[in-house]
Amino acid sequence: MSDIGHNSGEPQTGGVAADRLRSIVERVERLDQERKALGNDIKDVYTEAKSAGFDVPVIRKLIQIRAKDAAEVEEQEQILDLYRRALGM
Amino acid sequence: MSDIGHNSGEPQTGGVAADRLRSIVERVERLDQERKALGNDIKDVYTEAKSAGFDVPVIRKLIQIRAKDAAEVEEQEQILDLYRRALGM
Amino acid sequence: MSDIGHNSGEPQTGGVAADRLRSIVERVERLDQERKALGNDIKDVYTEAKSAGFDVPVIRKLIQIRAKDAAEVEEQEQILDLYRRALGM
Amino acid sequence: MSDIGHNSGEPQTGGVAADRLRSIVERVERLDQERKALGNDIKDVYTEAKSAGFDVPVIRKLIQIRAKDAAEVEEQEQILDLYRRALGM
DNA sequence: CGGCCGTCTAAGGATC
DNA sequence: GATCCTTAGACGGCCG
Repeated sequence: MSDIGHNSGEPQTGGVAADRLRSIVERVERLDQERKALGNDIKDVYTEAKSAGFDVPVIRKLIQIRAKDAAEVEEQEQILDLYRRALGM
Repeated sequence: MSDIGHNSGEPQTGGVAADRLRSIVERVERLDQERKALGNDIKDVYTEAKSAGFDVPVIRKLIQIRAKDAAEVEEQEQILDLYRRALGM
Repeated sequence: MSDIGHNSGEPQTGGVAADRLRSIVERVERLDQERKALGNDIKDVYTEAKSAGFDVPVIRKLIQIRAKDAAEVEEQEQILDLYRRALGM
Repeated sequence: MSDIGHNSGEPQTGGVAADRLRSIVERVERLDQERKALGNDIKDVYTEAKSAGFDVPVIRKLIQIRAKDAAEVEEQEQILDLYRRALGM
């Protein structure tokens, strides 16, 4: 038998599992809307940059490099932390 | 001569174009952080869904289909418009 | 050390890796030429269609829709398969 | 009245215009299939290149540069031809 | 870690 | 003929 979710004894229609599913779907859709909105905001900033005469792909590359650098700094700190714990500090 | 942005007469370092560029980069990075945070929130919801015994890929597909249906209504209207123009209406 | 391809011990110039690279580039360029030629052939057909009095954008849309319909049949089968697996069938 | 193609006096169904349209659609679809097949072939070559340890985006860039150079050579020859005709040669 | 999805770039078409 | 825009292909990130 294939029930929805874990509540094996619950009715499949109008039950708590259905409510739970609805909640999940709605929350994801809501979050995804906000996420898309931020994507549009970013696009707007790039449009503004282009209007100001900047080279947008170059700026994208620049931000990408900055993000990578930040990630590597993070990685270095994690390694440092590993060493510190290895040394009991 | 390769200047930054439109301000051809401005100094390349410390000028207004550099400030403008800095503003653009910082705004994009800020928005992108928020965007990534929302991505994590969505991931959390799916993790919760999985814990509740739901089939996550199926839920993803469900949400995808709901979004696509909305998009196709738009598309149909565009096609209808194309045909109307082809027929001189 | 930055070598070409996997052949860490090979000389960088005149080695087998260079030959391999040359082969790849030439094959891609050859295939791309044929691809561009087909694009021109398609363009010719549309030119003929226009000469015959047909509405080319509408024909393009028609072909696009036919392709999309075929793709959606595939997609539906994939979704069905997903659901079947989700239900353990 | 909106007829298909130029043959204003022909019947709209089963007429020569419908046959002509069908011919056009089928030829375009056929050519497009071959075009897509070549795209897949190219993709296969790149997959092979990747397996051999090459950096695929770099190879793409390389081919792009070569294509541009070829185009410029072509352009130079056209200009040369223009000059030759201008000089009656 | 290999494939898949969404996003970004770039090529091609429609429009003026 | 040039420009803008839309769409197909390539790249990066995410899931399985």
